[in-house]
Amino acid sequence: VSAATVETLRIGDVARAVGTTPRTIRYYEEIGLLPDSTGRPAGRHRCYTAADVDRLREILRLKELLGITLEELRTLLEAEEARAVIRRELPVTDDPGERRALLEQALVHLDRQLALVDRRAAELERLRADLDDRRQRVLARLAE
Amino acid sequence: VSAATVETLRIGDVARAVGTTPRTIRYYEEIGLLPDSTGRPAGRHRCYTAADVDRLREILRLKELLGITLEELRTLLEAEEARAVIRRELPVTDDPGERRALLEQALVHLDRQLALVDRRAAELERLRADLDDRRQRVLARLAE
DNA sequence: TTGCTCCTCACGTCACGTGAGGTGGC
DNA sequence: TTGCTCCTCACGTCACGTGAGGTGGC
Repeated sequence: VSAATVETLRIGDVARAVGTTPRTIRYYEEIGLLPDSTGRPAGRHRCYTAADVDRLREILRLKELLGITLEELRTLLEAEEARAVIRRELPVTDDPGERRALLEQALVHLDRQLALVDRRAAELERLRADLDDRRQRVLARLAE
Repeated sequence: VSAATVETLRIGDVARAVGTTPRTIRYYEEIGLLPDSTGRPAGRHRCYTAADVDRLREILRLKELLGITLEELRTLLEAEEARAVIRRELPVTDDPGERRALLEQALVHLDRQLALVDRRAAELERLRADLDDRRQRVLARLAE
């Protein structure tokens, strides 16, 4: 193992790291939510990088907390993918107009995700308030 | 329609009121999550009360926002069911010891639900913070 | 009577879970 | 070489969606 070897992970390592199963990762690849690991011969092991782990963790977090379908998630992630492209292209782009356009697009995508998070948070708060309300009433009756 | 007639709703009315489908309501009845509408002859229409609507709305809210399986939800709802029993029995119970026991049980159930809500809310907040953080960075680069 | 909603099968779908049988890499 | 994890089908499951064909109630 030379020092130049890229640190590569196997599917089980990735699954454990993000708290899911190999089957889920393969399924996401199958439906095109995750890239195909291009260049992998059929039957050979998939391999992943630390960046892949981060990306998958993000995907699962959005899915879990927003409760959306994988199809809706795909739409949201095209944005995510676009932001990855932006990060790759920004350093090599000197045209200030183009830089600005890329960054503003990134802002739009982030704001879309934040809007969904805000709605969820508001619904959760209402639920918490209702439960707290009932709790107070039970406490009041206990105090009698 | 006499004034004494109990206001009764059909499955489509209930579905529309809570934002779901008749199929979902039938499925929940099928797996025992909702009571069987005992006494309904096969083939006859199901009918519901305003209380049924409230209960279903609560069920769907917990499922949606907590992202749990119907099996886990059933466990949580046995508590809910127990609380319904408590509300029915409390008025007819004079024994102060029994009253206290029933109310304390209600508290335990509410606290269990609140704990789940709190965990979810914390996770959502972390997600929001991460997204906000990225947003700030994009804004900073735009300001250059 | 005409519409509309309801009923009960029953098969389809989404997002995976779970073996079955076989190959790959430390 | 021995284990372990990986691979690819492929069928099972959970939580419903979606007709198919028929009956019920304002």
